[in-house]
Amino acid sequence: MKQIISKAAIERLALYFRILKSAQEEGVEIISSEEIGKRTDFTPVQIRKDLALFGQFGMKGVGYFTNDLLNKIGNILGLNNHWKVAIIGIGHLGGALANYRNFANNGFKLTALFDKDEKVIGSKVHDLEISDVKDLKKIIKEREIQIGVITVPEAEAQGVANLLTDAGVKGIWNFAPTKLIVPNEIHLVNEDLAMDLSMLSYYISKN
Amino acid sequence: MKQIISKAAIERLALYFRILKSAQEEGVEIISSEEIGKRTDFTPVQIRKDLALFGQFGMKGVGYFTNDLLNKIGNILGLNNHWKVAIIGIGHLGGALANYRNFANNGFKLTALFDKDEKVIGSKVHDLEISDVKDLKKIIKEREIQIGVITVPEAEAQGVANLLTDAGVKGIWNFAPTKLIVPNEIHLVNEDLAMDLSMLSYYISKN
DNA sequence: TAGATTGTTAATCGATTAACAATC
DNA sequence: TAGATTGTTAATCGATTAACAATC
Repeated sequence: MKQIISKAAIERLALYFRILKSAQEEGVEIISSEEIGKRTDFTPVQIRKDLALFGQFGMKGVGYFTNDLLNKIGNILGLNNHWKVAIIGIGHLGGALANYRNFANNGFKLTALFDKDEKVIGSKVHDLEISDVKDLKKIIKEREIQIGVITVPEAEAQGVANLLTDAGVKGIWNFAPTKLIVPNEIHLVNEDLAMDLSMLSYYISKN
Repeated sequence: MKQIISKAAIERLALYFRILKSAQEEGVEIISSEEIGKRTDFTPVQIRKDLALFGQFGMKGVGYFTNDLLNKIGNILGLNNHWKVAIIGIGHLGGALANYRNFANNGFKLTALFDKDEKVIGSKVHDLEISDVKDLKKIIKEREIQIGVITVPEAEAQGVANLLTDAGVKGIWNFAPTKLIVPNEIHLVNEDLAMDLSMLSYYISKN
């Protein structure tokens, strides 16, 4: 599609996806924008508008078929693509993410782990061995990994981003609190914990 | 202040804060909106507009004094308040956050850890003992903790949110992928990893 | 058919950008 | 003074909301 879709709309879509999944598990076969609204705290109009950006998925006078809409949104978000993921930096946070069950739940397959510390290289997290970051390019290519997760210290993050770029990943999920510079064709999402905590601090301070 | 400030503006403020801190460390004494813009990828006008929401912090023809602006933004964001923080759920993610050095760096003091698993209760993370979640209310009150971090499984998150509410915290930082219901006076920030990963998936899928 | 609910066009609202006066 | 840069008012742009026609 040519039209530019706002980041906010995509975020909402990801939330619709989540609640549709739980609705599906509850056995809800047909769902209205009103009901999606109740479960997500968005207005029904906003939901219909968001969906309309990508096509007509509902039935007038009826609502949306849960299975169908879930599948359509999954396709839009690319969650049916089984992306292969590598984590670089198996410290506390990287290790926690390696154990994160929601990767698999949402169509992501953890396929490689990297560290530079000889003490951890060779050990395993759930049957997946931690490799030497020196072999990053080779392994990323061999295993056709498309997403790199950066959980190394701030000072090393740009270097790892460069390695990942060189290895040909399509996207980077960055947990280091720093602005990474990557080529335009590589998509970067920053998970900025310090920023979100600052926001909480702001809201608490106000009253 | 009475005016409602957009969430986006506060997020940018948190980023200005970060780059001002590194500018300060580099010994930059005076900084222009142009330079802040280069370091954050926002336009100079936007930066001046954001700052203008809270007052006049600069000097015409000169720029901003780094120390002064850093301090002012810190005050706005409440980062000079030394918030006391508790983490509930010391699994992989909670444990990683307990080791997260940026808490201290940004004016947050980790003051209590809770879990319900007897196997971990009593053990320590950096001199801080893990307490039984049964004692949550008592300890939160005793230690005057204002922020609770929820890193328990999804199914238990609402229960913990209720406990925290009852104990009188002012803010909740939620890592469970679920919509929590809390009273209006309690500020909630969701750290939605699955959502952000979905966004990355969307951007990769597009090309 | 009547009721319900989607999808879309038009109106409103809010945020960003442009222009520029103020002033160091 | 001339050059630089802030702070603010006005213009533009984009996103949300309201209204309603379409139709199951």
